Amino acid sequence: MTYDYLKLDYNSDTPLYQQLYLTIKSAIEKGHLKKGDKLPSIRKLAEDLKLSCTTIETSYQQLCVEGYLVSKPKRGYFVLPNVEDDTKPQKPPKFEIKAKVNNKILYNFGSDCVDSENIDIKVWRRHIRDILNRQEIIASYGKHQGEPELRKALSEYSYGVRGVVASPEQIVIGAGTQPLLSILCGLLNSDFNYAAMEMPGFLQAEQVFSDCKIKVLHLPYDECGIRMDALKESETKLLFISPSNRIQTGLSVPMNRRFELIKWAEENNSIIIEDDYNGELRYKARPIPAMQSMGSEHIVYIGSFSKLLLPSVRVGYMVLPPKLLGKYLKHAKHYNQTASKIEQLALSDYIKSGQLERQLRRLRKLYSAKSSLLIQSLKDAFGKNIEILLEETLLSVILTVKTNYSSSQICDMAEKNGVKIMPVKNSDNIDGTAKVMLGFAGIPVCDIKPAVERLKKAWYFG
Amino acid sequence: MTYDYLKLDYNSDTPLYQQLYLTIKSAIEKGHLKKGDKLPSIRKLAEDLKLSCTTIETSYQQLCVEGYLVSKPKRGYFVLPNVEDDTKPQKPPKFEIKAKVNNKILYNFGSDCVDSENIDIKVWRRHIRDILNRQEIIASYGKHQGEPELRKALSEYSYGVRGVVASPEQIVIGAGTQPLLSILCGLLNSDFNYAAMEMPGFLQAEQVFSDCKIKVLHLPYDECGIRMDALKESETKLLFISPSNRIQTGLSVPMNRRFELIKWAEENNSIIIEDDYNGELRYKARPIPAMQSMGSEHIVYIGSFSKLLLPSVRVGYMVLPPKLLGKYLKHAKHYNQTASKIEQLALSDYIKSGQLERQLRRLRKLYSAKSSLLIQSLKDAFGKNIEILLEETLLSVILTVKTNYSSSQICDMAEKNGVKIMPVKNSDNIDGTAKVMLGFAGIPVCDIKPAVERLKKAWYFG
DNA sequence: GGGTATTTGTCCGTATGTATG
DNA sequence: TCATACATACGGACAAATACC
Repeated sequence: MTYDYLKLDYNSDTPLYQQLYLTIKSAIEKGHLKKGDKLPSIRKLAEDLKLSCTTIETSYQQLCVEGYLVSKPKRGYFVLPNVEDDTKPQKPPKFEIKAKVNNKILYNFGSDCVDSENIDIKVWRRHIRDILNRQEIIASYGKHQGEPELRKALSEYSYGVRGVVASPEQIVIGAGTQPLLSILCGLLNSDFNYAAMEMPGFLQAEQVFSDCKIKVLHLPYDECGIRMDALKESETKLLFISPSNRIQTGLSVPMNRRFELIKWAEENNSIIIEDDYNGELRYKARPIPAMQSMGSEHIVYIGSFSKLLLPSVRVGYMVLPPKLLGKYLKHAKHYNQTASKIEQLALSDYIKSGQLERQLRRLRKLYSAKSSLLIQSLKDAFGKNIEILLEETLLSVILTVKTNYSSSQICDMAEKNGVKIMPVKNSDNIDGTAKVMLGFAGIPVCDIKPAVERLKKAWYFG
Repeated sequence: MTYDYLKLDYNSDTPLYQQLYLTIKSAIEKGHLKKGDKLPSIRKLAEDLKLSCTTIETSYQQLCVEGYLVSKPKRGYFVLPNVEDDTKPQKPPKFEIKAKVNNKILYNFGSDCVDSENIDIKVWRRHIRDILNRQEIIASYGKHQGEPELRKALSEYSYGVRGVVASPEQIVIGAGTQPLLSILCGLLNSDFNYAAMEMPGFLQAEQVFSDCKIKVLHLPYDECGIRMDALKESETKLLFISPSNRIQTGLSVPMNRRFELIKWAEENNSIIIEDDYNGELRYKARPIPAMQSMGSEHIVYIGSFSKLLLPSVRVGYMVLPPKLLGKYLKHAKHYNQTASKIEQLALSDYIKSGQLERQLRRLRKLYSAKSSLLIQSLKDAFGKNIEILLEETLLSVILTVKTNYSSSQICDMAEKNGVKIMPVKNSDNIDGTAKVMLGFAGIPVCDIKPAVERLKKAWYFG
């Protein structure tokens, strides 16, 4: 630890070593420096404070004489126990008392986890390692728009997997969806005062909009997505949607609604932000390509990898249509890249070597199996007391439970028994049922049955 | 050994140094002190005899002049010693490997590079590797506010190095200054419509403000920073400054102006965003602590590591005052962490193990040496044709060049000859001089002289 | 586990400003 | 004004302990 902060007054009448002595003395007396603490070495402090060694030494020695410090030759100066410490019985060592959680979560169906066992960490680690060994890479700044290699890889990957048509020049990298949205809001800034979303929307996106003073409009929706009449009525010119994996329901927007939306955007000269969250992951049915692939120049595509790769890797990308790209390039230098350069390049190699698509295939199978198993387990355990809303979802299952309690109440009951599940918002118990959501991405296959059993116990015998 | 036997008469008319001189002289003549004997050091004797060092020194020097003693620097005084040759073998100067040469730019004095040779990449790589080996880390999401370990480490580090008073709870991590500013703008959002900056300001920050629809006001400044009268007149309630390393000039804001600014903020209920860019790097003078250390609750401190660690590592942090912290915590879940979890944890260990402070010391020395060398080289090469505006800067030197061309013209001339330098804005050639800036962070020591030579060639013979 | 580079307390001679007669 | 004496501060050299590889 350095002590640059020690404020010394060069013009003061009290000499520097005296000031230093007093400061340290008070630090010891106030307990900022405790018994046994090592003081900064004379040299370090001298360098930090731009003083001579001797000055520091004089202060230290004065403190030694007065019994505050001991000097252990060639090892350092240490704080001695003061008188109070001697008289008082030795304090017991500090216990870091963690607030013990009464009900430990055994099975977490919260949606923000990923089942770690089934991800090949070794391969990722190897890629990172390879990048780290290239000194010229980590010693230089990253490109503002993102590493060219990665943009090229993403251009090919997103076309192959999602049909996204994007040249590397159109792709902007960022540390997840939010920083990309921030930039996007800047580009749209002057022309757009409102953003429409499904209600309830994606909170992280709403936050960015509201931070950029773009007002969020929650529009009503039906089972196909946002309602066209409401959209047209709203007179907004900006729409944010996740057509592949709608918030709350996990449903996707069907083709005909997609056409309607695009038609709306082109007629209205509007912008649609397509957040392709989990777009790659469809598995039971044929994957629906991204809306961006339908060729409209009114769509900004945003993709990310949190559920696909490792949750700790925060790299996302957006594809700007030509008009916005021109605007972006004018200000590109004003945005520093947010994603880690190393992770960008590792991801680039990971994609180029085909690992990501291999991983994708593996995950599709895995999640498919998990989904089936979970649904079957639920049916076996609860029979007609539950109804599975939609089987064709992505990483979560939505249940309608026959109960007199509210959604949040039955979630609490589950949590007390070690199973964390999420209530579905705006689904108050009216008709003797409550809706809850079980995200299974983070539950290992072998845990699914026991988790369901425990849930049953919680609700019926808890 | 004590030397009490040297009995001195404090009340005598003969001065103490004279008495001492005589005593030693007679001791030598009488053979009590023999050839080659080492005399007690000035300090020891001064302490034993309760005299000042100078008194002893005077005696010794008189004896030296008279040929009784000889002084071997840093070793001691000796009686009639054999004249030994102090042939200290001169260490050969370390040669640093030349950096890779770019196609056109041979010497880049642009300010966005860091001299890669002098950064210990091995250590960083090892830290990253250690983190990668901990599976449970990379398989889970990062905390919204940043990893707790890193926040704790930063809390201690920033206190030690910059005097910043921040509990880990107050610290928010992000992938550089911009994402942090985005969040901050969101927190300030409704109450602040204008942000004041020095003109010309920090473009990356301006971009964020304007994206968040906070209008940027460029206020006039003097040599101490932004002008107080202009600030008060502007009626803005938000100020963005880099007090340690002001844009363009590289100067720092002196103490009295800092007090004025804080007083202004407190009276006006305003917020000062303190971008402590390169705050750690002061080296020729004593480091000025961060403004945040002065205890105001109206300051948001922002720190980063791009010039300190590796440019490719994008991790920054901000310290929120209690009032803003409460606001932030309400929305914390709506902001995903932007900085890489792995790099966060590696940095945390890097700080905890003291590597960062070691690196800091190394860089202070290195940059100090580079600065001196560059200034000397420039003076040697150009003599009176240039004037170095301020020698106490951080990573750049500002020159006033006697020329009929404009700043940008002489920069172009330099660039055509392979030397990239930057014009100082708003310094059009009026009085037969032009101002340019040379950022030397990215130039290896061994390149400095050749670069200056080439610059001379470009300007006078190009 | 052993050799090497760094860090560390310690000590060195020296320089400066100031008070006193 | 000058010699004397002091307090303060500087920067470097040394050898032991330590950390690193």
